[in-house]
Amino acid sequence: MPGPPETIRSAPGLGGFARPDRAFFDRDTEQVARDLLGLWIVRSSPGTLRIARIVETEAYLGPHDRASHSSRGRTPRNRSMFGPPGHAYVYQIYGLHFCLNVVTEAEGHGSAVLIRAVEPVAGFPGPTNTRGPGLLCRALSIDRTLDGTDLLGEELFVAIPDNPSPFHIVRRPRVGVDYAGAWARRLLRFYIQASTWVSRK
DNA sequence: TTATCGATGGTA
DNA sequence: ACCATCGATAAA
Repeated sequence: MPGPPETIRSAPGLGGFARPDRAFFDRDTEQVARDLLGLWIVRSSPGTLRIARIVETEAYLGPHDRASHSSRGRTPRNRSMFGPPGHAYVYQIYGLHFCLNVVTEAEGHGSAVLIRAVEPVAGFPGPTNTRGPGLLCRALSIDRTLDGTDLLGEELFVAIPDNPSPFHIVRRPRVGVDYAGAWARRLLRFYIQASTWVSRK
């Protein structure tokens, strides 16, 4: 079956892109976190199309990972983290900011990749700070209404640019999870070494 | 440069 | 009482 006729397949002036399939997300979470680097996150809403390049991610492995929201069990807030892969888990933090995750592995697993920073590519009205999980959600108009959204859909989706530039990946401990004991020291944060759009180096 | 703190509100 | 943040301010 072909996709719906309104499916977005290219970005004017930027060349084309492909779409990952469901299986891309139904893989080892650490691997997905690495493979998301350099890909695009695309936000399309009536009258606007914003494109940003993913430059920083963190892997949250599942209920056994003490830093992961899923380690506290299923709740109304985190239910989409236990949902099918390739969907969004969006939560609010400190009452002020939203954070975007990409759900990974099989339904029920409770793992996801946090998108921590992106580089504006197209469609932003002016200079926009997208260095940080809360800031990028603000820049892309992402809030809890997008929780559970299929990232293979049209509103918010992942794209694979046709001509990606090469990069080196840096591994670091995750940010803001000191409470997680030994899990806080695991190298589950990934970013593009040369990028100036990383939240902190 | 690092350290600290207030904003702000859902969640458990 | 926390908290996968951010921006401002102060100290050094």
